[in-house]
Amino acid sequence: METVASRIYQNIKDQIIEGRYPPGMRITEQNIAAEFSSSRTPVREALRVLAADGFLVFTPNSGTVVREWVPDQVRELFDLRSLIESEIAGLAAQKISAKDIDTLKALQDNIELEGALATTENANRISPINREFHQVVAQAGRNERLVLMLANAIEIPIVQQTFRRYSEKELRRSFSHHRELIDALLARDSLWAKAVMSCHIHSAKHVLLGHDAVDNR
Amino acid sequence: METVASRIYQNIKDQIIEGRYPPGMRITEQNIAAEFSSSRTPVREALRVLAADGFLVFTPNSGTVVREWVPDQVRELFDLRSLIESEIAGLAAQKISAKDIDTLKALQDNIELEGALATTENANRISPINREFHQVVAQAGRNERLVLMLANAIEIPIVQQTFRRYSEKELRRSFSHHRELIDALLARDSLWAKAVMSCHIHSAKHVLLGHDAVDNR
DNA sequence: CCTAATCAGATTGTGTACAATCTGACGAAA
DNA sequence: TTTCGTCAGATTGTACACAATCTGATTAGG
Repeated sequence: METVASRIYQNIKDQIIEGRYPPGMRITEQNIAAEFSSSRTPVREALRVLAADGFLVFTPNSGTVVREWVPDQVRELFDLRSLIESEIAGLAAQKISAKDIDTLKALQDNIELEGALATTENANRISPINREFHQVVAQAGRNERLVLMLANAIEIPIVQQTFRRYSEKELRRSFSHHRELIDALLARDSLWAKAVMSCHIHSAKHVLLGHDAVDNR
Repeated sequence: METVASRIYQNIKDQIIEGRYPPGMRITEQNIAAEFSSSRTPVREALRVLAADGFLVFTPNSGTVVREWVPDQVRELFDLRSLIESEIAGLAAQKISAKDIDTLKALQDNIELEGALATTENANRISPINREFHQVVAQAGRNERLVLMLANAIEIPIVQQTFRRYSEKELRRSFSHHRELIDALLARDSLWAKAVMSCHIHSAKHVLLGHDAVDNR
């Protein structure tokens, strides 16, 4: 069954991930309650959980705002994501089925079909397919906790909108990573798969932060 | 300032970490509310956040119970912990101050003083010092997100009570790991520090799960 | 012009009431 | 005996009311 609180939770989460509730935006309980024709009680519960998830920042007696990201935090996030998603790729290389590999090939065919050129429109079409690609790899690793952790690290606007920032060259590099990952999985080579995934994530990090901002002291 | 909800949150969390609320125990809102002489409202908020943190399992319309751990989940948890805490140790080797290294030495002196023999009493005295030892290493890595992630992975009873299960031999091995880690940090050798920490965690995993139960397919 | 005190409105914190739902026991029917 | 339906009690879900606190603007004083 579905409670009002859980519907509100999911809705606000989606709004944040898709960027319609921008970072820094103030969330007031009454506004949300009015939007859902509910009382403030379920809204509060949803907001607390979203704050625990890291989507919102909550200050007692003051209120709730959508979380903002400073460059240092983005860097930390991508380094963590690289650590986790590389590990997952390594596991996937040992465990993935032939069927899943075929799925990955098909998804990547699709991505390249939609993304011949690096336009914003194409980026919006690619994004969900790309997300699915990474999801298939994650599931193939068969480690629930890593998958959860990863979800935590990628369900934020800046990650989901990575493609919008890609230049032609960066887009083609991303495609090349996906193809190489598929080959590594086919070869059942954990270390190769890990390395490719690591490249893939760090490369994305640099696109988002710009070359100067990234400094792995 | 401190809200009632936040006090309840912290209290229940502590009860769970210290094992006084055992896995599987049912948590009813009214009982907690009565215990704190509050209404159910702040209790509910605390419970939702604790569920989001993974301490409780919440089922709509049914209720809340303290999370239980099956061996497979413990294995996944320790593998994740190894991944994260090794990374942290590697960072710490690059960034730790001489003062922090001295602190680690002092803490380890204390641990070995209190833990000459592997008795339950000694284990209870060692546990908090050991926790502080790992905390100092974590802080030295200067990566907030990794520290948060790690906290998430070790704030559960089974991890906190590791020492109670150590035999004499295992206890001495744990001490030896700590000493070796200090040397690796002193030598500013990231790879060495990572490797030592990895040993330390995996070794603990085997103590908790028993040799037969661990199978890293 | 700047700083600090003040105050009204807005917003959050908590208590209480009642509706919705679940749980477990009991009893009837196969 | 087993299975199913029923029902009372317990528990959770939500609405609403009021208290506590904060925010921002306004004003008094320097």
